[in-house]
Amino acid sequence: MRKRVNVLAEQLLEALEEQGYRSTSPRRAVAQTIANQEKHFTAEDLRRQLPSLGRATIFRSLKLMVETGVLCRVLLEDGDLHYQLSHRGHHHHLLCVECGSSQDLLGCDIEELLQQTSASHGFELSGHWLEVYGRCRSCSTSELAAV
Amino acid sequence: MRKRVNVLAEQLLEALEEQGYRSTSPRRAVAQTIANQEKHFTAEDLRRQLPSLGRATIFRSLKLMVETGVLCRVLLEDGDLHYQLSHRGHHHHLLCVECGSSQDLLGCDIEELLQQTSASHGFELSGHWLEVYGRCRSCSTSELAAV
DNA sequence: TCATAATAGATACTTGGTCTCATTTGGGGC
DNA sequence: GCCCCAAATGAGACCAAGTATCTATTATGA
Repeated sequence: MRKRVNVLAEQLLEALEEQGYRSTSPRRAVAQTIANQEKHFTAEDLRRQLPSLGRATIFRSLKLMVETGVLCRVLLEDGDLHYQLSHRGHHHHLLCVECGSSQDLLGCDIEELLQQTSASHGFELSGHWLEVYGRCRSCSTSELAAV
Repeated sequence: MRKRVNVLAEQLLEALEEQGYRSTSPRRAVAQTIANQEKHFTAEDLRRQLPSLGRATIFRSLKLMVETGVLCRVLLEDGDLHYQLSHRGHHHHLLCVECGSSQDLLGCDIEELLQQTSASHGFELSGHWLEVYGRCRSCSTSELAAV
């Protein structure tokens, strides 16, 4: 696992370097820490885990990673926005409201449906934002076990 | 139009009263102002239009109205959350990125689609959040005219 | 190895929102 | 119509998330 995390951290940095951003030690620290997160997180979470880094640096790194596409923002049910690793490109999340884990929503043909519905409202569609909330397999089975 | 707005403001207040909340003069002012908005707005917008009200009061009223369901929150493309009148119940918005107008998305059978897709991921669906962005009919036709 | 553009860190500021607490007020009971 | 008191208000401190500004540091490529 340790290894996996390091590989991941390296990928984050590489993505930045590909865009011409330097690989600095604060950025390495941020990348490493992000790679360690088990669920979506806030800038504040990182800051607690990286007390020696400047606050602005953390925000700047996050912003950069979001722009680069290696990080994405997820909308929680209450309207809070958190960060999370992104597997690039447009996609949606299944967010577990219990453990906070998230999986990417695959094979969801929502685009076409939206396209049609928008058109019927005289609306020229340009984008959308979708988050799906519920309970992941392991949370719902463990609930059954507990009852 | 003036009349329409007043009726609307009254409906907002009535919804609060139904829940046992008092009809106070600050709340009347907030309801009136909200009824006047032409598009989604922020707490700050209200505050500018109601400089005599306490900031906390405005936030409290907004919160109450969201809880009561007469107001809902819309997520803008950049992640900003604004407020807007709600036609109660779960629904989605078609948000015009140009003029900021919004229409409710009708006849969108997304629930079923999500239900199926979630299940295939072992996910027990409990809710979702969807916003659709694009350009409304009048914005896209006026663009054509301008070209 | 050195110059310099990019980056970092400190810190002030902004925005959206909550908390506390002392004061005011709406509205039900008499 | 007046009284009471819970509910609501307003002021202001506080908080979280993020941006802006400025000076000091550092990564890289010539």
